[in-house]
Amino acid sequence: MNYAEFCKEIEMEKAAAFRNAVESNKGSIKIKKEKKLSENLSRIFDATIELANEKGFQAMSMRDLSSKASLSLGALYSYFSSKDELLEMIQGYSLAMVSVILTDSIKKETDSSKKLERAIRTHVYITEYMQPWFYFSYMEAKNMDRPAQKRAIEGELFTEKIFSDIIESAVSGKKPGDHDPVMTASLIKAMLQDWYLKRWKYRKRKIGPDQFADFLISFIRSSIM
Amino acid sequence: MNYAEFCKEIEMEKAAAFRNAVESNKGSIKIKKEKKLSENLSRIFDATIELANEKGFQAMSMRDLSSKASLSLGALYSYFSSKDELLEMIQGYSLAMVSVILTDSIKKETDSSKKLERAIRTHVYITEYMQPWFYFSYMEAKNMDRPAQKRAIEGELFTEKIFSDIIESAVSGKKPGDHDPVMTASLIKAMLQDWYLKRWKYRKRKIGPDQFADFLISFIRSSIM
DNA sequence: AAAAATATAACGAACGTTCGATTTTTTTTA
DNA sequence: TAAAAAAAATCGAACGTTCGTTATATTTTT
Repeated sequence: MNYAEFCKEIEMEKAAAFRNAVESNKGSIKIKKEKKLSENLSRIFDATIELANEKGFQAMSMRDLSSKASLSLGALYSYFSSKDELLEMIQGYSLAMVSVILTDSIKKETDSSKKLERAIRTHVYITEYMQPWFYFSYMEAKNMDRPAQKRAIEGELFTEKIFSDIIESAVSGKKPGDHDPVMTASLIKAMLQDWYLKRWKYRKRKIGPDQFADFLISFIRSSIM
Repeated sequence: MNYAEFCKEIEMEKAAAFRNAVESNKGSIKIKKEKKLSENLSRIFDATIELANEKGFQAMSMRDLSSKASLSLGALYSYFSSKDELLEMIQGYSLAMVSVILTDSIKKETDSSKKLERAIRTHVYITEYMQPWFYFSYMEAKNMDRPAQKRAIEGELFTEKIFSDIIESAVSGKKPGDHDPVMTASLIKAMLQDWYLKRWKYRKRKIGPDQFADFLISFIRSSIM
C-alpha cells in the first residue's frame, strides 16, 4: 500500500463520515433538502477550516465565513445554530474518520509487526489526506466546551491504545521490560502528529507521505525490536 | 544531572532572560521605576499565560487580564502598547530561554553521545520548568503577526539544528546512510514537544521529567546506534 | 511639590445572532 | 404545460454586547 492507492479507497468512507456528521446534528439544521444541505454545508466546512487555520477559529468572524462560503449571515444559521456548534460538527467529523479508517485498516494484517507497520502508515496517510482538518481539531481543542474537549482526549487515547496493544503483542517475549508499550505508543503518536502539525517543514524539505511513513517505520522498528 | 539539580541552577538565567525581554521592549513601556516594572510585568505575564492556556489568547479579554493581574485597564497599558505586543514580549522571553539554556548546556560535554543525551535531558527540564510558557508559544504562534511567526519558526529550526549536528557527528562512520540526521532530529523534536503539549497525559500516568527523559534517551539511543 | 502610577468612564468598532422581508425552488392546480 | 400556490432558502439590516484602547482625573510615591 502507498499513498496513491490509499486515496482511491478513501472517497467512499469520507462521504459516509460526512453523512454521519450531518445526521448527528440534524436537530439544529433547518435545511430540508438533502442536496442543498450537503453541497452548502461541505462548502461551509471547507471555508471554516481554511479561515481557522489561517487566523484561528476565534478570530474568524461569521462575516469572514459568510463571504468565503458565499452565503449570507442569515443563511449560515440555517446550517448550524451557533459558531460553537459548527466547531463541534467539524471535530466530530475528523474524529470519526481517523478511528474508523484505522480500525478497519489493521484488520487486514495478522502478524503483529505488520500490523504496527500498517497502523503507522495508515495514520500518516489519513492525516495527509485531511491535513487541514486534523490541524484544526488539534489547535482548536482547547477552545471547545468541556464535552467536546473530553471527546478530543478520548480520541487521542483511543488511537494510542491501538498502538500500545499492537506493540504489547509484538514485543512480548522478545525484550521483556525493556520498553513500556504505553510510553512507546505515546511517542509514536507524537511523531505521527508532527506530520500534520508541521507541514511547512516537511514541504520545504520535499518529504512526502510515503517517505515520511517509511522513515518513521524504520525508526520505530529499530528502536523496539 | 537530574531535574531537582537543574532547577537550582536555572533561577539566575531566568531572571536574566526576563530583564532582556523588558529591555528589548523598553520603547513602549511607560513605567520608570525598575522595581515596579519587574514586579507588575511578571505578574501580568503570569496572568496572561494562565488565562491564555485556559481559553486562548484571543478569547482572553483585557478585562479578564485586568482582574487577574490586579491592575486597572488603564494601568495595563503602561506596561505595553497593545495586546499583540504583550503576546510578542512573552514569545521573545521563552524563545530566548530555550536557546540560551540549550546552547550553554551542551558545551559541558565533549563526547557526541553524551552531548545528545544532555541536550535531550536539558530540553525536557527547561520545558518542564516553564511548561505553560512553551505551551503558550506553541499554541498561539499562528495568531501572531508575520515577523513573530517567522521568529517562532526560526526558533524551532534552531533547536532542531542543534540536535541534527550532534547526531551527524555521533553516527558518522557507524551506520552510514542508514538514518538521515535531519529527519531524526525532527522526530526527536516532536517527541520533546509532546512533553509540554500533553501534560495532562503524563500527569495522569504519573510520569515525571526524569522518567520521561530517561525513557526518551533510551528510545532514541537504541534507534540510531 | 513634583513625578509616577493607577483608576474610571467612555469611545467607536466589531462581534455573534436574530428577524421579517424577499427571492428561489418545488409542488399543486387548471 | 403554464400559471398559481406553497414551501424552502436566502438576504441584509438591526440588536444588544463586548471588545481593545484612550483621555482625563485621582491617588500614591518620591
